[in-house]
Amino acid sequence: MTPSASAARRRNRSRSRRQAPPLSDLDQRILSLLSHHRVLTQNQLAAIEPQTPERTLRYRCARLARRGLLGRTRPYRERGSAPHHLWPTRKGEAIACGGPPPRGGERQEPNPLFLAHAAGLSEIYVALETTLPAGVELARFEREAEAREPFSTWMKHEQRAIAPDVFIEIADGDGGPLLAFIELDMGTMSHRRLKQKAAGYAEYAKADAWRERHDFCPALLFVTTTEKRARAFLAAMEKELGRDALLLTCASDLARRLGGIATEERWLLGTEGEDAVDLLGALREARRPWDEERERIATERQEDDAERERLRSDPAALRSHLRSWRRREWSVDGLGEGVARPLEITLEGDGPLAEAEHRALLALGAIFADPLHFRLAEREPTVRECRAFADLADHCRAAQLRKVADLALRFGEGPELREARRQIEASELLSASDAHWLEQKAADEERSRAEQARLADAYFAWREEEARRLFKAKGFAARLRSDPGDFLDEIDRRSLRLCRSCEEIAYPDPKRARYERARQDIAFRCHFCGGGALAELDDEGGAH
DNA sequence: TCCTGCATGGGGATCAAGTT
DNA sequence: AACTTGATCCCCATGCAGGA
Repeated sequence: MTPSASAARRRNRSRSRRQAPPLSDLDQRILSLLSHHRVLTQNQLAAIEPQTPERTLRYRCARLARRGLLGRTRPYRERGSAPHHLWPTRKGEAIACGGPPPRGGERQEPNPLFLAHAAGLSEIYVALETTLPAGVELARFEREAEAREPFSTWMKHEQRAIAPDVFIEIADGDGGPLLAFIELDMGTMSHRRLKQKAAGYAEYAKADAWRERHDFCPALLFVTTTEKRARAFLAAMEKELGRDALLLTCASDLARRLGGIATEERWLLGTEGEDAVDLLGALREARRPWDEERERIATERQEDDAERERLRSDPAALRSHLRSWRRREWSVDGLGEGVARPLEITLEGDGPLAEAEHRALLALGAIFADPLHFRLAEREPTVRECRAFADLADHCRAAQLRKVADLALRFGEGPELREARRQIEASELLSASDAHWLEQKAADEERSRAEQARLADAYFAWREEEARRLFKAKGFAARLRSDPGDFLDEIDRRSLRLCRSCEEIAYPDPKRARYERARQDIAFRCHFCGGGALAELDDEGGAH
């Protein structure tokens, strides 16, 4: 370059210093990254901004530093030279955050320990952003105030807070989130400070404080410089917490090579000689209780769904299920008496289902929103379903009539069977229990009828006798005009009675009448129901 | 004016040969 | 044996020149 060209360049530069060009998008982005991460090395910035050439980033950073928007230094380093460590000046931060220009002086150059720690946290961020396997990515990376979690302790309800260096959430493909608190120790933390940290996290876990913000307790990742320190922290944590706690503490010695934080299998999960695992392995281990719980719930739901499906499609299964439930609640009443009673009768049955029962139970299954917990859907039955229920009612009616006919054949037809038949024919089905007792009642009536027949036989013999006695007691002329048979009706009307409820004829029972001091020649009790509400016979009514 | 590849150089560690 | 010195390596920044 000629001396005159060089002079021109210097002139240009001095002009641009007087009137700085507006900040480009890239400048803004750099400032915003710096104000978010506090400290970034030139390399970290390049890793976060892979779309911009490194050379360009260096150029921009140098320019921003000249304008006083960021500070930079190259701290001491054991090997080679350290890259620039960049931090936002107060002026630069005001621009990044859109706040008012700062008053007062600029901040001091950060002390080397802080610088190393802050750059280390940024290094963790870069490692998580760039080295996680495909399908797994960093979803949250929160620092300082954002990561702080206040809570009150378990026993004494004192206000405490954990303040991890970083809180991270990693989206683990379909497996859900992985959560962790990170504590970074660059080898500078005193033994006492380590113990304090462990105690704080133990309190947090014991108080179950994580339930406020997280589905499960995030892992505690302790990154330090040596395996010895890592094991010491694990031991301190175990002492504070006990082994059965939900907070999984993992420690590694990766603080000097943070780039390997996500890839190296250096994470220890316990103080005993267990193998070290990689970061995802450790985080998944922390999530395991939650995974198992979710798995259990899913299995349960699947089984319930299968059972619901079975109940909907298998009427016999639905029948036995409803039978076990029925004693507690029978809300099918909501479908009306005309549906509830036939269903109740169907549920009582044990044998194979009839076609009508089969179809009605299928319809009932379809109406249930949840047959397992006996919840009906909030809808009216369809026409088809109503048809199935009506068919079931017809089926039950026919079955009950058949049963009555059968009992009448076996035991003879008494008042109970008559009444039952009348009720069924009037479209009122017998309840399941009434139908159940009907056979017993028919058998009882058979005995009553035998008693009635015995009394009737005795009565007819006595009546012949009595008719002849009355005949003889008439005068000769009267005897010429009649015969003993003419007195039978009169005797019947005097002695026989009709039971008002059974509509059966009651015959006199001399033995019982003697015992009860009643007239021996007049019926006073029904043999079937034992009732005394008897009516006299009208003119047409007579004994057989 | 901005961006970028290339050459160069700086700060520091390491190592081997030379010196005391 | 202890110290010094020069070569070399590592890691990174910076200056220059040319292109967009």
